Order: sequence, then C-alpha cells, then structure tokens
Amino acid sequence: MEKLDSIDIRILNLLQKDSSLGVKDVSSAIGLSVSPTYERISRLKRDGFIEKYVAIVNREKIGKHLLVLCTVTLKQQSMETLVSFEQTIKTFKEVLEVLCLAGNHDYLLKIAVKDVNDYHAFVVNKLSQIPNIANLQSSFVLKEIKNETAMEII
Amino acid sequence: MEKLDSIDIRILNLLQKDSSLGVKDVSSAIGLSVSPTYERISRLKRDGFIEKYVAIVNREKIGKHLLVLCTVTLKQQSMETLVSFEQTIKTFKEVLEVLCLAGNHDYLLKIAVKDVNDYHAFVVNKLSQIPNIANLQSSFVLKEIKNETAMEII
DNA sequence: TAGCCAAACAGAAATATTTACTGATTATAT
DNA sequence: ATATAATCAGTAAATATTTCTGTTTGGCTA
Repeated sequence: MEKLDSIDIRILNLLQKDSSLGVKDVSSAIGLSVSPTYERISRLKRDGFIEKYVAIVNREKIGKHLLVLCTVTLKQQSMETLVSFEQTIKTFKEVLEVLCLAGNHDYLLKIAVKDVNDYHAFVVNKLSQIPNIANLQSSFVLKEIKNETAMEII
Repeated sequence: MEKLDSIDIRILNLLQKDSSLGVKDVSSAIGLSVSPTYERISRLKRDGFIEKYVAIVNREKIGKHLLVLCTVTLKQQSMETLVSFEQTIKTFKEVLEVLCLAGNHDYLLKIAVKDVNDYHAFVVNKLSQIPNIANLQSSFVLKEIKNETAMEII
C-alpha cells in the first residue's frame, strides 16, 4: 500500500498501454535491470494498483455492432431499491458499464449487443423486468470516437 | 480474417477476463494441447480479434477520484466541424471515452480527473477552447457500479 | 562525520514458458 | 474411397520468468 515513485508511474503507464511487454522490455524502457523491474511489477499487482491483465477484443469483429446508452430512473430512492437495482443490473452480460449519476439519482448504462433486435429483446426480457423502474431512455451510439482503458498517471 | 469456432470463443472469453493466463493454462482450460492453443491465440491476435493486451489499473489508487460525464453540443454539424472536434477531443488524456450519439448529433465524453478543481481546469483550459462548442453539460459520477471491458461472446 | 540499517539494485542461476518444428490424425470435398 | 487441407499432439530449442545472492545506495542516529 505504498506510494508510487516516478519509476512505478512509468511502469504503469507502459503496461496500461501494452501488457504484452515482457519484464525485459519494461526494464530496458525504464533503464533498470530485470530484477528490480520484476519486483516492482509484482508489487504493483500485489498492492492492487494493477487490478488485472486483460485482452481487449475488437467489438465489431465479435459481432457486437450496436452500442447503446440507456438512462434509468427509479420510482423510489430507498436504499433497498437502489441496492437491489444495482445488484441485478450488474449481472447482465450485455451491460458493460453502470454509473450512478449525481443530480437525479439516475443511472447510466452502456450496453453492447448484436443489433437492434437484440437490444429490444434485452430491454423487454431483462431490463424492464427489474422492479421500480420509472423511466428508460435509450440513445444509440453512432460512432465510438475513443475508448481507452489507460489513464495517464502524473 | 476467419470466422470463430467454439474453441476460439472460449479462448477469447478467457483472455478477456484474465490475460495473465499462460498458454498452458488456457490449453488445459479448453482441453487442447499447448501447440494448437498457442497457434489459435496467435491467430486471434494476428487477425485483430484481440486488439491488445493491457493492464487495468485501479482508478482510485492512482488518484483519479472524479469521473465526469459531459455532453457536448456543437454549433454546426458540418463534416469539417465534426472531424475537427473529434480529432482534438481524442488527444486529451483526461478523456477516456468519446461517443457520438444519435438524435441530436451530440457527443458524450467520459472524463477522469483528480478532483473538481482539476475538472474545472480541464473545462476552462482544454474543452471549452475547442471551437464551435454550443453547449456543455457535466454530470458527476457518484458511484461506478460496473465497469467491464469483457464482452461475452456467444 | 562515522557507523548502522533498510531499501533498491545488478547479475547470475534455476525454472518455467513460449515458440517453432515434425509427424500423425481428423475432417472435408470431390 | 481417396486426396487435400486443416488441426492436432509431442518434442526440442529458444526465451522469458522467477528466485537468490551479494553489492550499492540513501537516510538516520549517535
């Protein structure tokens, strides 16, 4: 649970962009030998700075052609209703992202599906089945201009 | 540019969740020997199904405490204005995501910063400097209930 | 300033994995 | 049924990871 020094930060910035870099690549990029680099990378994972390593797949190529943003308003804001909604919405594999927004206690969902038919099926069979939903508002995404997992650390 | 069979799909579903799995781990998980597994993983990368491998870092631990959604409306929708906006907004490191939405030719931005001060600085110094912006509407994120890069392939 | 302690480093050795290659098996189409 | 192509398992060589040891560095106290 240490703090990050400038070397750690450089390592994180590298691995966020490309984790297929080997320890050797990273070490030469930051100008350190292999062993301290290895130890630092392990520590960053162990301490939770690095949550996980994942493969990013091409959405279009796996047939998820439609991205939808959907705003959800609930009928009530009781703790119970909120928690229940959050726990359910989380489990839907079509839902990539769930954000609770300030202002109206609204939720914003990002949903990836094959096409409009699939989205309709999702709304009818899954989303609208959740209790206490007052309002749903869907916006189709025309173009994904940027989608980045890496955050530049300063 | 082949199509995916059921083994490919299982591999992608695994690596999307955890790419630190070695070829050996994947091979035993899918019940194939190492060499065809290795060949399949390479092919998935080569053919662009796997775009990249990345490390996912904990946003809070690197000090990005504030997540903001910002809707941008442009004054005009000429091709030139749109392209120019898109190219500029892409370059800002605070901006993780840029989506072009159907309906009003609006854009939605997802922005990660340290705090409200930093967000204000970002808006004043960067975002609002882009020409032809008619309207900006910011919503702070109270809670990130889900944020998943993996999409289940069927 | 000298001496001590802890942290970080480089280098090397042991282990494990990746990668390339070979031959065998399976599936497919004619 | 046979030929062709694709996929597979197994093996071996090349690379990379991981551990270990000893050294250096930096900071702290007396």
